[in-house]
Amino acid sequence: MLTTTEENYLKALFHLSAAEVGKKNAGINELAIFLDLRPATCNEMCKRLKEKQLVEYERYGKVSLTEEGRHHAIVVIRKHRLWETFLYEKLHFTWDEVHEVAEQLEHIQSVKLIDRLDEFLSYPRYDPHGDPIPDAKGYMLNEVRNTLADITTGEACKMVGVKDNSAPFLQHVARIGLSLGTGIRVNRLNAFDLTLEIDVNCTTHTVSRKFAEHILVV
Amino acid sequence: MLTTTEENYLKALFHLSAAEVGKKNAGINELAIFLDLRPATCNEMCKRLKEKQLVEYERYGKVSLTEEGRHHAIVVIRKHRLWETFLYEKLHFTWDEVHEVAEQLEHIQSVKLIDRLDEFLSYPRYDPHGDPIPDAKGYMLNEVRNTLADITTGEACKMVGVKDNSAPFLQHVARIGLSLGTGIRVNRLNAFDLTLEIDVNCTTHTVSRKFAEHILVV
DNA sequence: TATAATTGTTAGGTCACACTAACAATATAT
DNA sequence: ATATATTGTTAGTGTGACCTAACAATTATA
Repeated sequence: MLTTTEENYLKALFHLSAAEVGKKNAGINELAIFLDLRPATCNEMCKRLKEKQLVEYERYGKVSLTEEGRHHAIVVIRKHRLWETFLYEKLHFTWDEVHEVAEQLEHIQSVKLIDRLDEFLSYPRYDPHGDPIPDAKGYMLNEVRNTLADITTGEACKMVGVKDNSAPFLQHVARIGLSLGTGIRVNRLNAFDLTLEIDVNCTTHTVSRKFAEHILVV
Repeated sequence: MLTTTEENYLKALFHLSAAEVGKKNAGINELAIFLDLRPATCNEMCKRLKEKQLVEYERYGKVSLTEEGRHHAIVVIRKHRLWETFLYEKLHFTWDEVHEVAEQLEHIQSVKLIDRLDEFLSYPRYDPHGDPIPDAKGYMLNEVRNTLADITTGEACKMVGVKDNSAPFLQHVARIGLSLGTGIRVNRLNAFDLTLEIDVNCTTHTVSRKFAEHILVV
C-alpha cells in the first residue's frame, strides 16, 4: 500500500507527463517546483518509487510512470474528482472550495467507498471543473472540454453544454439568448475584472468570468 | 493543528476516561494496550500532549484530558459518527463495515465539510450503532440507547424506536406484532447463532441478532 | 567551444512517531 | 512488610519525509 506522499508524487508525475505511458518529460526540478519541495527531497523519493517499480528513469534523466504507477495515479485522480463532485453537488461547496478538501479525501483507502460514491453520484463523467472522471477500470474520456473562459479574444465558438444546472444560472443563460448550439464570438477580455464581451446572435453582452467558466463550448 | 496521531490519542483518552473532564483514569499502559502501541511510545506522546496543554498528569500518575483536549476529542468523535451515518445511510455500507473507513475520514480537516455533512444528513442525533453524535457546539446526549440485543435473558423491556427505516425491516417489525410502546420479554439467547426467543403479547417469536440490534428499547 | 546557467546528486541534519532493552516506581499478594 | 508483579520512564535506534549545503552533470549561450 502506498503512503499519501507517494500517491501525491505519482499524481504530480501524471499531471506533468500529460498522462502518457512512457512519456519522459518530468524532470526532478520540475517535480520539485510542482510539489513545492526541494529537488533533493524529490530525488530521494523518486529512488524509492523506482525501487517499487512505480517510475522509470536513469541517472540525470527524466522520470516517467510505469504502467503500475500510472494506474495508481489514475485511481487517485478518480477519487479526487468524485469527491469534488460530491462536495459540489451534494454539500453545495462552491467551485473554488472543493479542491482543497478533495486533496485530503483522495487518500482515503477503500475501494468500496469510492465505487459506492460513484454509484451515489450516478456515475458522473466530469467533475465540477469539467475534467473527466476515470471509471472503476481506469478508463476516462480524454477529451478535455473547453469553456467560454478558455476562448481567446476574437475567436468564435459554439455552446455545447453547461456545467451548472441551477435555476438562476440557467435563467441567466436564457436571458442573453444562449442555448445548445448557439454561436458565440468573444470580442474582448477586460483585464481588470476578467469579464468578457461576447456577441450572441448579433447582440453584445458582458458576462462574468464565473459565468464563462460554466458554459461548455467547442 | 493536530496530527492524525495526536487526534487518535485524544480520542482514546476520551473513551478510556468515559468522557468526564478531569477524571484521571487512563494509565499509560492502559492507553498503550488500547492503541496497540508500546508504553514507551505513549509516554513520549503524552509528554508532547502535556506541553500542548491537551492533557494533564504528574509523573507516574494517570492521564486526563484538559478542557481543550476534550473539545478536540469530541470534534473527532462527531466527525467519526457523522461519517458512519453517511456511509450507512447514503452509501449503504453495512453496520460492521462503517467503522474502519470512518477511522480514516474522521481526520479530514474542514469545519465546513463536517457541518455541511451534518446538514446533508438532517442533523442526526445517533449514529448507526446508536451512539450519540455531538452537535457543532460539542454538546451530545449522554444517554446511550439500548437495543433488544443488550437485554439479558429473562428481562422485560419496552420498544421505543428503531434504528433502521427500510421497508423490509419495518414490515418484519409489524409482522411479529411490534410497535412503539410494545412490551417485550427475552426468554432465551441461543448461543450458537445469537438468535433471541422473545415474547410479544403472549406470542413467542425467534429473531436474529441483526434484528435485535435495530430495535431500541428501555 | 568555453563559460555560464540550469538541473541533478550526495552527504548530513531534523522532526514525528514508532520500536527494544534496561531500569525505576508503584501496587498487589503472600 | 517484604517479595513479586505491574506499570511507568529513560536511553538509544530506525524509518519516512522533509531540509540545507556543497558539488557534479547537463544544457544553453556568448
